[in-house]
Amino acid sequence: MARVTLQTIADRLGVSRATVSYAFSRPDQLSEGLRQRILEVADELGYAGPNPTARSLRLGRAGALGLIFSETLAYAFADPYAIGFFQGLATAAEDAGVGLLILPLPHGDRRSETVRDAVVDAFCVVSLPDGHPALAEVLARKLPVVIVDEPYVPGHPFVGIDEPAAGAAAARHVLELGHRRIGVAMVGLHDDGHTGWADPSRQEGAAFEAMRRRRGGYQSACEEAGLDWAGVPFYEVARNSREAGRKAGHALLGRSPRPTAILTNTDVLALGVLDAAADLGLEVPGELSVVGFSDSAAEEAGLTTIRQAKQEIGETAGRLLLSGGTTGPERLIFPHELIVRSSTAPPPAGQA
Amino acid sequence: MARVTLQTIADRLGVSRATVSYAFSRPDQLSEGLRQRILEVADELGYAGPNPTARSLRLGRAGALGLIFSETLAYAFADPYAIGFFQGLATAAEDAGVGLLILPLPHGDRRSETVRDAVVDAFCVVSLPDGHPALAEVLARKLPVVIVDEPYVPGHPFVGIDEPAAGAAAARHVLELGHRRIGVAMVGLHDDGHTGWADPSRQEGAAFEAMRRRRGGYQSACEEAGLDWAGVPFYEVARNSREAGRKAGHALLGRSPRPTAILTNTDVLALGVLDAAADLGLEVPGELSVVGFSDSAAEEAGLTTIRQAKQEIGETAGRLLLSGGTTGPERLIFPHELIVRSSTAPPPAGQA
DNA sequence: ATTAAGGTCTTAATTGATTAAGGAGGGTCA
DNA sequence: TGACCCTCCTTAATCAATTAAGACCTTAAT
Repeated sequence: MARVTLQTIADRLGVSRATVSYAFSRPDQLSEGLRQRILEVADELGYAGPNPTARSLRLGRAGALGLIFSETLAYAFADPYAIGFFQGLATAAEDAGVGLLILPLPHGDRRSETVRDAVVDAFCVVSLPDGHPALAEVLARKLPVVIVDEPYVPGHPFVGIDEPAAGAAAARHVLELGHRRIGVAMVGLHDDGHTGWADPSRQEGAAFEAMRRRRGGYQSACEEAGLDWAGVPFYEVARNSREAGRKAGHALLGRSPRPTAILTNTDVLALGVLDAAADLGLEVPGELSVVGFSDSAAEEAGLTTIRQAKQEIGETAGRLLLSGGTTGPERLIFPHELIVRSSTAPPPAGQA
Repeated sequence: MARVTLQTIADRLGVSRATVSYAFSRPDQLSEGLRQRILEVADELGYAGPNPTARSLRLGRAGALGLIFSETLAYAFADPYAIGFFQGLATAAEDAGVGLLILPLPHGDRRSETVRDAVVDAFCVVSLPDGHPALAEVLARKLPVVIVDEPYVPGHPFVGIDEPAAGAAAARHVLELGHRRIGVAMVGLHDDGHTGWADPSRQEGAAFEAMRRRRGGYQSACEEAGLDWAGVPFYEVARNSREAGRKAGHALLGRSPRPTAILTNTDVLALGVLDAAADLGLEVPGELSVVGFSDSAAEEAGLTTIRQAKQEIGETAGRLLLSGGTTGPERLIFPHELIVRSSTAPPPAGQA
């Protein structure tokens, strides 16, 4: 069974290919009778309709938005913040009637052709670490690009939040409550799978710009309050999971003196820290305050967190891309908001 | 700035277009010197690399898998079961180095061109209601198709679970515990946005085959146990949200006599029912047993549920599609498993 | 009768690549 | 000297459509 194309149908009916094309795409260009016969024959021959690739080539539009994510997709889908963002992006894509092409980036060094070969009209890049080869590949395509969260690339529109300010807001909250013994648990600083303590130089060398800057916010708030940052225990984990958070929690809470407040850069991690506190029989917020980030999984647990407009960020990125224009403002910084719930309180008496 | 193509570069260097193509795709076909010059000129002219659409047309492969989902994407991403499935599918796509093209289906009656125009090698159809026009559009494309969960289309591979058996297992569990006053809360039966009581005829007329069959499992287990199905209060909700579950819970628990067990067809709904029970000060499982479905959000809440292999289902669907073959078995039925946790127990004394 | 206007279909250029087959030129070996 | 083989590049067919412009015929208005 050879392939059925417009030409096959045209030959069968003794008409030109153009006529058949019109039968599908512009009914007004030919008589209703012929059109019906064409559609009939098409059906008879099992024609699958005008080939979308050829159509796309001719028309110069792909009808899809490329989405690049540094993580494994399975991992990305497990992250509530990412899901919120996807929802926003998907809404924009839906409204515009275009598809969302999710491009996998193999974790190993196996060179990926997926970016090079992606049939898309524009790219949305989310949270790529500094120097990730996929970014170069995206830029080489010379299509419209919007970058979300990180990295910042001059000349390309950026959508995200004011990371240093948001980080500082989280830290300031516990500092203002009177905490002095603060611990930090963060994920997504490096791409190397390391889990364990991170000294300031490793912290500052983080590959992910947004997290690096968020952490900078923690530090500057602490220093403003007169704390010595070098004395702040900092635990880094490789995966954004509740289990990893619990591990970080145990590491931090096992120190002496024990921190009275722990800052985390995701809600999921914060939930894990709460688990660790429960393991140790510590009361939250009585004996320990915990702050999350993103307000993505925080409400039910009563977690104090920084809310960021996930969906709006996704939707804005999508609309920016779909409005064809790289003509708007270069950076769209969305507001963040400290949401105080029941996981933070002043430190136990005599411990401030 | 006109478009830069292979030809532009060829003209500039006085070589043939083929030569330039080889420079990109088959370095062994030309001298290293010329190749370098070509790449240099390409760079100079701002060439974005071989056009993926043209490439795709010539090579006859799109490098992407189309994913069709009846819900709004934003809604799909909010469903833990769907996310698990996505993770599996994404893993398969990732391994094969192809993208995942998520196709939106406009909710209104605005005819969608997205399926017709999707540049993909195969389609994965998930949970479409009977007679949904998108299914016809997918089949018209004559590409490999795998259908997940519903609807069953003879001649096309199907991946899912044994719905009637799984539904029956859930029902039998509470029946065997001794419950006689059972209530049911279900979502995803119809596409019409209805929330409220559903009589048996509406139940049986459900547009979504999988849910219809799952419900059939509830019914047959109840009838086996000698219950009159017409007497089983059945509340249907339009959205799979915790809030909707709570609403259903209140409706069911407001009846007299009050049910001692509630079956739900998603964990999210079950969580909402638990909320309703808490609102009413009912003890679970002492005064009320609740069963979820999917084991997607059940563990932390201690919910008894039916586990289905979400990720494996997704991964299998993906591999089936990517192995190019419609040659395997026609139906792949994955096992389900009753997971008993702490939301079910025998009914209060004297109420069985 | 002449001109214009419609309606219906065809011609042919265009979209941007890939790749089998072939040719030119040079080197090696008998 | 010719046969043979390389290497490097070109020719030309191919993938499957879209669409402006033109050809041809019929009908209507002047």
